[in-house]
Amino acid sequence: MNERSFLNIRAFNRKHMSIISKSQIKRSALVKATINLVNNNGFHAAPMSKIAKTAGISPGTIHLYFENKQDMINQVYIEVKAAYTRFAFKDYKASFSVAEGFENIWKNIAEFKLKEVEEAMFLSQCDNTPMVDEASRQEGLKHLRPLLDLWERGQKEGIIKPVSPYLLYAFSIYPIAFMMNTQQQQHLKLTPEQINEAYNMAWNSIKN
Amino acid sequence: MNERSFLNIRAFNRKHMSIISKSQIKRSALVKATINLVNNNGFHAAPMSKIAKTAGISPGTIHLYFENKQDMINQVYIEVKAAYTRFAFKDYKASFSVAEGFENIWKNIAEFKLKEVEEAMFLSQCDNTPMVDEASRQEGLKHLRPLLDLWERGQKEGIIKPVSPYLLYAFSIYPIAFMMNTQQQQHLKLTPEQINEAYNMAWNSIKN
DNA sequence: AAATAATGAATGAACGTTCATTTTTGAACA
DNA sequence: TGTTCAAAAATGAACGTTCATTCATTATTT
Repeated sequence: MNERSFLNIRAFNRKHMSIISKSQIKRSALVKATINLVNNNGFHAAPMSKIAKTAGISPGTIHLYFENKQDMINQVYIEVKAAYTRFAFKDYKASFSVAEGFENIWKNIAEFKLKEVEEAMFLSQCDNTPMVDEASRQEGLKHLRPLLDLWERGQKEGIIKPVSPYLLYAFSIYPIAFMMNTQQQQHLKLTPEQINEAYNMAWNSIKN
Repeated sequence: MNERSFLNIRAFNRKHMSIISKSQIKRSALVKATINLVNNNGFHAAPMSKIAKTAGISPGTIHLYFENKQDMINQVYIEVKAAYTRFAFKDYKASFSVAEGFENIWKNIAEFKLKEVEEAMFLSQCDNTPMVDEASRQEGLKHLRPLLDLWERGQKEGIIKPVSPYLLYAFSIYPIAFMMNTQQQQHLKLTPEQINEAYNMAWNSIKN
């Protein structure tokens, strides 16, 4: 075991103890503070001292939860990405038709990106900069499988355009991030009608 | 005049002298180095000293061209954004039909994003972080007018979906940035056929 | 009272910026 | 063409600040 083994024990406890420990509270306060400060000032202007202060924690304490700043960013990224994909596939059933399944997933993602703005903005920043390392980026990508499988099925059924999944993602899912950005910068809130219009645009771009 | 007036004189010379001055060479070396280092390491890991070294220039010299690091980033952003929009509208004529005009602009933007990868990646990073200040962001947005006008015309003609221009942008232009990202990360090059498929997806999402 | 968690002042490295000094430039003159 | 010299440009060591990280000490929990 390496010098981080005690952290793993803590992680073990977090997973298998049903009580919410104090350390869990502090950790999630740190995660929240990190997301908040990185969103508002960028990674380069989110010093550990400020993150600690925002979380109501001493600077030194951060290093009980994370090895260093880079490790913290990586872990936060992976956690938020996991929450994002979990949300994306909630209520999803493999028995859905391709069209049903896609609408379900798309609207979940839209709901996440337009409502959990803090998390979504953080992800957008991480995905467009060298902030997080390649390994964490790969890790974050894992949980998207069900969507890729759905598209593959759709292509076999002749419902979905026979193009690279990257293109499908680029034209149907990725635009939601832009919608979130403008909604945030323009201080407006998209109406359900607008979201439905957006969904139709997404579907029109990938349907055969 | 403020303490930067001598810079303005330099800027005047740059604009009105046909010779390429040495200072112009150094400035553009700085701009190139900035783009390169920010792309590879992010803003927070692109120190002035490294930028200077990459540009073959002494650290102190940077401040003859830019007030400070923030000013440098802002200026580089505005310049690259201007180059981007200039490229986007090359060969564009107001006499084009809406469909012709859109295809022209879309393919220009795709060409820029997929070939001038360094510049495009830099823009993508700036557009998704608080790296550049709000004023510079607004400045960079100015030159997109012709596309918005085209869409408005298309909507009057009933060719383009009657939705917010932000949605039109999100689903037709923004995806190109994702295409660039994956092309870069996957070390592959999109074929002309794939680009055409992508264009069709863009058009399908915004056409009525 | 032993074990665990948290503290925060201290440390050293790294950064952006400054400015006294050196180098380069180019117009004027021989 | 070659020389001079004041102005302009460039240099890079030095400065003050900020940052991530450490660890001896204190507080809390069990």
